[in-house]
Amino acid sequence: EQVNYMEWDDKQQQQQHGQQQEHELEQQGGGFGMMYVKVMTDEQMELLRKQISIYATICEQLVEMHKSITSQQDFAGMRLGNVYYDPLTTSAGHKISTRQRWTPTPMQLQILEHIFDQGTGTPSKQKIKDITNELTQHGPISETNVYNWFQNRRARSKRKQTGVGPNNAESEVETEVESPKEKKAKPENILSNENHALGENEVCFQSSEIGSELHSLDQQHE
Amino acid sequence: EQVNYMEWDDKQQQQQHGQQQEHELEQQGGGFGMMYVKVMTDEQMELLRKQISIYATICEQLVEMHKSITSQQDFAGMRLGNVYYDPLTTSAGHKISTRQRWTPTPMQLQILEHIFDQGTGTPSKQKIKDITNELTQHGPISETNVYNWFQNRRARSKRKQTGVGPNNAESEVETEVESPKEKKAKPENILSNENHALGENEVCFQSSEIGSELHSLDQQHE
DNA sequence: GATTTATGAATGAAGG
DNA sequence: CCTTCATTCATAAATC
Repeated sequence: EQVNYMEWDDKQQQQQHGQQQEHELEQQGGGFGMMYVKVMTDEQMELLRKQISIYATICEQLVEMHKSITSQQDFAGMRLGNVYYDPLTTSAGHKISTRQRWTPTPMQLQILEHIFDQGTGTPSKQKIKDITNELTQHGPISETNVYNWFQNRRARSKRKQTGVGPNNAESEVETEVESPKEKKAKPENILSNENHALGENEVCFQSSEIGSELHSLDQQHE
Repeated sequence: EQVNYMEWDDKQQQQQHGQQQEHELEQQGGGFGMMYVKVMTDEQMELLRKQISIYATICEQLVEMHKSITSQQDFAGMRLGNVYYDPLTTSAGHKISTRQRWTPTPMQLQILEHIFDQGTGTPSKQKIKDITNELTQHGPISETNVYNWFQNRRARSKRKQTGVGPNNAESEVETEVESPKEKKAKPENILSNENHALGENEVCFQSSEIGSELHSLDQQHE
């Protein structure tokens, strides 16, 4: 026999012969008892099985999603990670992609640079407000933008001096043994990622099935 | 070819033998094939990610535990992916670290957010210890990390309302853009938005339910 | 139009 | 607690 275990094949998982007894851990995991010891009640098993089954479904969805994304570039224009706008206007090709991140206008940049050069290393809050207010005349901008700009400007300015030396290849590339074309083309391994989770990949999907699945599961939980 | 799917991070993968389970999600192409190219708000995306991460974590935990009990059961396709103890820095010797600063795992984040939302403003020392202890089960973490996280979380949360927060300027454009900064306001039930994605289904396992479920599983494990 | 670079933004940690 | 710094991520812009 065997203990209850998850069958990852979510279609035919009813193969196991696990008994329905409630022998809660007679022995803890330590002993590697590879026999009839259950670590979970059947109830738990069932729940978890469903959860995982659902997860599998989600994974599949993600895979589908990914395929679609990678095959259709235009879709990528939707800015998966930062969608702030309408769903319409997609269709053919171009969407009035809203600027999802601020980009200083030449004028703004010039002014910012100028202020930066003044040596005013620390733009106070009030200062930021003023600057922002002024720059607003030259385009959309927020205080945060200004704040970030100075932060970044300074940090990078500083790094330039130290990090990049004349003959100092400080590059943090230790994986130099790579095919020139192989690069780091964003390993779209959506389903496996850094933190033993799905990571931060931007993936969107939609499925009422999953929704309801989860929902029912949730209820069952009580 | 097989679809991508979760790769179980594990340190003791060497003992995997046969018993490959590559067939997980292969089939099942059925009714889920269609993916609706969605439109979700940032908040929804963020939540979705978390949700999925939670599933991933659950699965991982399950596998972990299960393997402790039955050493015969190893899930194929395992590859290390844990970022925390990274083994590189071999050849060249450049660039040793890959991660110098703590990054909360999805599970940790979820828990932290949950605690944060409890309104318990300032976690006391003891509270921090407890939290840290709990979170340790989900990845490397220290009390300082927890402390800092709460500090930052609060500061950030507060800054949204006042000064240097985003949209403080009187942007005359884009009025239909909701502030993307409002991210982690409340992990609870954000996905249930009738207009989008998962519909009105309550898809959130966010809270303690799964958490405690996992936790108890862990305890059994030990 | 696929890659690479520059840079806006997010966030963990440190200082005060 | 509040401010600042450092590092990292994502992506608009630039480049080939």
